[in-house]
Amino acid sequence: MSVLRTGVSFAAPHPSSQRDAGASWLNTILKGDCVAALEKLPSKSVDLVFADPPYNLQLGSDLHRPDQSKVDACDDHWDQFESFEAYDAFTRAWLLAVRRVMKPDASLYVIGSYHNIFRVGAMLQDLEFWIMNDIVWLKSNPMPNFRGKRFTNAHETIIWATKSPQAKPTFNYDALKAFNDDLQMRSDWYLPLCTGSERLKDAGGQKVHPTQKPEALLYRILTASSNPGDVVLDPFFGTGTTGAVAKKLGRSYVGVEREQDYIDAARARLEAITPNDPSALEMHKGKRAEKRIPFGTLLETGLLEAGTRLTCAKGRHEAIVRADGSLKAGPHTGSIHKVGALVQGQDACNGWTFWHTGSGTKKAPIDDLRKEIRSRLQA
Amino acid sequence: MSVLRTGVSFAAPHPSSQRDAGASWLNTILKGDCVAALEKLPSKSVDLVFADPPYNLQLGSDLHRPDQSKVDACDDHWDQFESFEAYDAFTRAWLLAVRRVMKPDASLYVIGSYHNIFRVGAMLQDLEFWIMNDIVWLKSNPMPNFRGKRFTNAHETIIWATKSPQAKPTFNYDALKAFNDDLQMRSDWYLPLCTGSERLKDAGGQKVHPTQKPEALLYRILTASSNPGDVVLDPFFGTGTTGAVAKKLGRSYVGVEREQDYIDAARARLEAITPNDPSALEMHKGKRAEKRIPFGTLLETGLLEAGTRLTCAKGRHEAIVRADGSLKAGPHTGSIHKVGALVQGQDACNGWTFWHTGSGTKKAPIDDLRKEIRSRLQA
DNA sequence: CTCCCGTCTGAATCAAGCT
DNA sequence: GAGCTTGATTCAGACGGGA
Repeated sequence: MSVLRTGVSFAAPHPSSQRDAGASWLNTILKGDCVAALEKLPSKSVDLVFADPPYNLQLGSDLHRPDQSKVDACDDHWDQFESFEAYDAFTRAWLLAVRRVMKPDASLYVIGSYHNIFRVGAMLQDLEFWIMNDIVWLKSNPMPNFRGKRFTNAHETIIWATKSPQAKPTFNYDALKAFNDDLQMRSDWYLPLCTGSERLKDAGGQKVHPTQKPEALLYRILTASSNPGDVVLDPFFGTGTTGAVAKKLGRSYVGVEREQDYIDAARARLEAITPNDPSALEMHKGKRAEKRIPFGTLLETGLLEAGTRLTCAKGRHEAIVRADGSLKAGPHTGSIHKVGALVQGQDACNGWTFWHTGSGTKKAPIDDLRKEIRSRLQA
Repeated sequence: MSVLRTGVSFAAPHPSSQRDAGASWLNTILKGDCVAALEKLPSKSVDLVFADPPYNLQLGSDLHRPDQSKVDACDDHWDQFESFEAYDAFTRAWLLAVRRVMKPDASLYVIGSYHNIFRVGAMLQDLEFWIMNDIVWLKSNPMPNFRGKRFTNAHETIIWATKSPQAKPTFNYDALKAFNDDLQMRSDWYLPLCTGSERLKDAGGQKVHPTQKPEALLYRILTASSNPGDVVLDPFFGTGTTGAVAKKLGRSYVGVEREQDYIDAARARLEAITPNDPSALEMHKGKRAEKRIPFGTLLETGLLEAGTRLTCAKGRHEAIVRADGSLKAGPHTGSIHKVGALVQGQDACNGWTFWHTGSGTKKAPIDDLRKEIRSRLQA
């Protein structure tokens, strides 16, 4: 649930610190096992969860490139599970812990590969989460398949889910569409791996975390499913990519992490970040966010007069405006929407874009008159 | 196991008819339930399985496009299951039946969407299949999300598995690499839907099957994981796309299908096919080459920061970049293109060339930043 | 003949607010 | 909470007709 809906102010860079001044866990990293640490959070307290759980990679012997160099694979102890049953039990436990702290309309994003994502997805469904989308992160620069025995594993899968089918999660549709050059955002995201200066390295030049995610991935998830001031939880915080993007975008974060090395790296990273200016963080909203203007207002303000003849775009249908704000088209009377639907023999119709004033080249939808009213109201 | 390895000749268009002259089930469609029908096949008899099981879509009420036309959804009885438990039991049964008839080194490909693929994948692992890859079919022309409530569901997932980790499945690595302009074939395949003349229609012009797959998809799978003369099984044969591609490519097929209408359509389709039709050999060269870069990518990658001031070439108009990828110029907000049009009072505008960063002699169109991204993605 | 424009359609878990 | 009203919402590609 966004601050916009609850009516709480979000002028400050970190508005959540105002709203939840008493919540000491905000913008912190909790050290420990994810299930145990999450017990410290109140139930229904986070708006968005991003989880990058262990992938349960079942690597055999070492892998070498054609030039005999050894591939630095992810063979950390935290990625090892004895069996699918053990992995399922682990998955079930952290999903239930996360579920408790999610607000009713919160979103959960989980990323994984074919080693674990099917088990995670099935468990989500078993626990009665509701899947909204699966998203594929297409890697522009994946690791090639050196042995030529499989397809280059060039993607990972992200599942977007809510707590129930009834949830109304934040989805900044209009912002994403503007972001994507006025096309709907699709379920396939083409993004590079986390490399170069973004990749955290230790003093010896070794990568700090084997599977650090690119900030661009989190940027898109937070833009899609959160608003400024929201609380974002990452139960497998690692080196803090989720926190870094949350801070940049004016969201609050909570991280859970077991390894002290990762926590240290994440703290240093987070301290160095300057949040974006709040004015740049406003989300682009489409028509849905605009104030409703009743059709009758056009008559009251004199923009339209009773008795005016309206037509559809092609002139096939016409109707007369009546002083009470209703339309009459032959035997049909009612609202602009109802009469628009009736004359077309359809169930529904948006009267604002269906009905037009004027004729020939001067024909214009009555929605233009509504826009005129809106601009007057702003001034 | 391929004929190449077993040394069997494959000169004839239907070499399998020589090898298995006594196998009456080759190149036929078995009518009936998939589990029962597969009992008629000997164990360890097929080289490749492609399965397109019911997705268990769980659709609610009708869906209409913005123009009020009704979406012709897949609401057939065979796609309905009472519960996840029922779907799991169904999945387990057909997977076991398929497992029995697979040769030890055979490959299994299963396609699905987020509604079912996680359950299928988890069941595959539970039954000790070994996953080689998951592959995403990116649809060039998916159905949009009409209500603007989710990401456009623009892909389906295909799992490639073998019977065990020890299996040595056919994988025509070099053929695929040549096929893909000397690049390794990746796990993301960009292909159009099955439409136009390829889509089977009945006398009334209605689609015969609600979910007919494109031949290009099967073409790629058969090319990757089978050799001429191999036996390809499709336990959910539908209107016979698998059989059609198998016949064209000189493989033998076996199909199982319950619905007589689909069987009739598939028989007619298969009879009309001449093997080795080169027209089916063409691969769809997608937009991969000319990758579209959304404006928001500049923000995600940090090339442009939220709050940056953009101007037109002459400095007459200016706008502020917001973190969600939209612009704000006075009262106008929206995409770079929309806001560019609005400030000029025009209908359309190419925001990439209209908006500039910097000032004076350092002024440069944001298109330069896009070029920078493109060169990074290529590297 | 080509080009342009209108129409149709595809595996889809697709509304929100007020009375 | 049920019921009614308002009115927001689509991309690529195939195809057919007319200029």
